[in-house]
This record gives sequence, C-alpha cells and structure tokens, in this order.
Amino acid sequence: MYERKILPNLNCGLDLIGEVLYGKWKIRLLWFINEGHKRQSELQRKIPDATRRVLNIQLKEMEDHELITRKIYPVVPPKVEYDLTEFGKTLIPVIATLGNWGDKNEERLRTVILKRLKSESE
Amino acid sequence: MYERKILPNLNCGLDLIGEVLYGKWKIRLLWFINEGHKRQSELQRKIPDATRRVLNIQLKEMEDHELITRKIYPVVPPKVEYDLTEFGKTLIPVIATLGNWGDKNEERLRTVILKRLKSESE
DNA sequence: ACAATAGGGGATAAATTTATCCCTATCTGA
DNA sequence: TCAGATAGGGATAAATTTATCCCCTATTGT
Repeated sequence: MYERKILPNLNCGLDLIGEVLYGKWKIRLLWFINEGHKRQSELQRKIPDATRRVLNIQLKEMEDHELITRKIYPVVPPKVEYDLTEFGKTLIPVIATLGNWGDKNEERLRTVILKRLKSESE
Repeated sequence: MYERKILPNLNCGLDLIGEVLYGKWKIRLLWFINEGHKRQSELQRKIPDATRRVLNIQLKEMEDHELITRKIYPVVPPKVEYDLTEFGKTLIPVIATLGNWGDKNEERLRTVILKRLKSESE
C-alpha cells in the first residue's frame, strides 16, 4: 500500500471533509450506495469508467473512515453489501448541495471547462 | 503546460463542480478571497504550506473558470487584486456547507483519518 | 470442460498534481 | 549598493492517484 510522505493538514473543517471526500469516485459511490446500489458489481455498472480495483480501494478507504459498512455474506459466489453508516448518511445533504450547484450552473460550467481544456491543448 | 490525456467526465452536476473545485488549495483560496484577502502575497501568508507557484496556477485556473477576476494595477512594484465574480460568490454557501460539516464532525473525523494513516504505515 | 459471476488483491505503469529551484523586473528603505 | 517586497513563470523532480494486467476461490449454467 502506498504510504504518504507528506502528512495532510487537518486544521479546519474544510481540511477534514476534503480528506474523506477526495478521490475521483468517492462522492459518486456514496451517492449510489445511498440510492440502494449496495453491491460492488452494481456500483461498477453504475460507474463504468472506473476499474473494479479503484472502486475497491476507495470503498475500503470510506469504510476505514466509517462512512460505509461492508457486510459479507458467507455464500458462494461471494456476496458483499455496502451501506451508509449513520455518519455517512449525514454527508448526503452535503453532496446534494454540491450536485445542485453543479446542475444549476451546468451550461456555464461546461462552457468554461471546455474552453480551458481547449486553450491548454494549443 | 500539462495537457490532459484522459478527458474528464462532465455528465452531471457533481462532475462539473468537481472540475472547478478539485485542486489542493482552491477552496481555501476562494474562502480567503471572499474574506477580503485579495492580493497574492496575502493569500500566501494565509496558506503558508502552499508555494507561490501552485497558488498562481490554481488562481489562474479559477480565473479561467470565471470564479475570480484578476485586476492588475499598473504600478511598481506590481499590484494585483483577486476578487470573486458574481458566479464565484454563489459558491461560498456551498463551501460553507462543506466546512460546517467538517467542523461539526471535527473530532470524529480527526480520529478516523489518523487511525487510517497509522494503519497505512504498518 | 469452459465461460460467466462475484469479490479480492498484488505488481507495475501511466497520468496527474504539487513541490522545488531558479530567474525576470522595478522601486523603496537602510 | 544590497535586501526585501511584489508578481510572474519555465524546467524539472517528487509525490500521489488511477489505470492496467493478471491471478485466485467456488458455483452455476451450457
């Protein structure tokens, strides 16, 4: 496992929430788990751009951060279900706030983001 | 300048807001600019862990994304002021939501984050 | 027998982001 | 005259995160 060389700042609330939400797919994972997609394979179908490997890693991190639980059913083929913890559930309105801002400004955001991408490639 | 090889997803609001807020120091920069710290040197004093270079880069990105403006005063030594645009100002409540969640759960977050960091280094 | 399904995880490469280092310019004050 | 403040930015290294590839377990269906 990769071991950090530079310790993160944990000074204020923004640092702290950043530490648990940073990760390309984490927010989406929380969202879909909240919607009831509990199994790894379901989540992967919902997020086809991510590889299984990365999803596992990010799910494990969120489990360590007590945002989700991982229940293993002792059956074959294996079955595992992820659920939000009570703590994790409190993040849902926060994520909704982010998503709403993005949705509300969708057109403008798409425009400025694409403009910058184009200018980079010149 | 670095040119992306993998294009970002821009499907939903969460993708879009992620695209403009990702960056180690961006949220803090927006916050401090909103508090009235307009000059690069002030911002740097507020965020001493970041180098001048990175702050410049992230400020430039946010300018391209129309979250902030950059006003140059033709004086010597140079003077430049950053301000939030009207668009940028609409992000402040969103950032406040993030910070509040982090503050409210400060103790627990610090605990789980540090626990994970320790287990990584074993 | 073989593919598909379900979930895990190691090893390594590639992509991306941050950090370091160094150089530019001009004025002010010691 | 030299240090310090102010702002910008190139080149490169280091850190970090994601992606790729490959292998393992055991059952069910073809």
